[in-house]
Amino acid sequence: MGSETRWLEADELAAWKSLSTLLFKLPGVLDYQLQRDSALSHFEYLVLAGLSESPERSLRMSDLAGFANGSLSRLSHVVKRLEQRGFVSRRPAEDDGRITVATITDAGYDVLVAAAPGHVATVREYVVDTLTPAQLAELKTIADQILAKVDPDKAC
Amino acid sequence: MGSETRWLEADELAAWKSLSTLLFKLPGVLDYQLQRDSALSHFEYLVLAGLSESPERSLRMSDLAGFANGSLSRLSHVVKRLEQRGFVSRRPAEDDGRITVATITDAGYDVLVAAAPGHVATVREYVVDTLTPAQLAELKTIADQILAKVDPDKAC
DNA sequence: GCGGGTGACTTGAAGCGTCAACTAAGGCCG
DNA sequence: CGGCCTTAGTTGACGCTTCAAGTCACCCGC
Repeated sequence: MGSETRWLEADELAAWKSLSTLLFKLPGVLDYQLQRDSALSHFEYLVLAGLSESPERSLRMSDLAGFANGSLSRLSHVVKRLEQRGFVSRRPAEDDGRITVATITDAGYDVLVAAAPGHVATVREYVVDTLTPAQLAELKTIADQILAKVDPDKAC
Repeated sequence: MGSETRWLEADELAAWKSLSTLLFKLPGVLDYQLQRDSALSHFEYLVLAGLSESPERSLRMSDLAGFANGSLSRLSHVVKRLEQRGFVSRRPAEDDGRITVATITDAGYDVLVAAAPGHVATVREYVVDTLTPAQLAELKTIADQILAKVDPDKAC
């Protein structure tokens, strides 16, 4: 198809490999810590965190899915499991029966509060405190540039 | 539990959120393109690529797992499926019966060669060509620093 | 040269994510 | 107000990853 492939130069390849490895390993580390210390996946943590920061500690499913960077389907499964564990409750919105509003329960809030310090410490240990403030700022710029390509709509 | 939690500052949090979102979304984009155009997952692609670059187009399972950043168990399942599809073959090493050597077949090599341009183009589109050379270099430095924390052994 | 330990995988079961239906409520338009 | 499209969410099946257990092969000491 069309033009010749522009293969990666040595330095481009090296950078890509480093990023690629990071993409594989970092999620694993974060999940591992949360799972071990709080029996939560990173995604479940984000769901609980999202709810806890919202007014009424509630959010409609679609908004929560966006916040946690997951599909609606994935969220639906996860919320069902969290509900079975007693961490979240669900009910239809009064004004629109199609909408489901999820709310974090007191038990869920307790779990989140217990999990947060360890999670933040892990993020600090592996990412934030490993980099200089300038590097962290640059990382944000870089990540945002890539994300703008990945999903152009949601760009700020 | 010792000291007070050091929560993230606003700018630290913003940077972390950007990275976190990147961690969620980039793998999806890469997997999607490979799956759609070549019926391969990113991991399967890495496995084939690793084999194709090695002497005799072969590698022992452990080394291949390291190359592709996956567990031995995961690799074993994936190689079994690739073998069923005719892209890879396996045999025990002559000098040590515990070791399994995987080899990419001609059919597998063809698939890889067909998949490579599209994959490289995707990597360029979303990452390499989105950043300046300086940013790319900085990204490599940053990723390597984090990786050094994540798994200190494998550091260069 | 044989029993116990270690190394290198392989396997099976369990859990999670994705995709493609499916359900059900709202809105619209004649 | 009755059909039809759209929106929001749920569900089930399938595939993949993980984790724990299992299988051989090699090695070491006695």
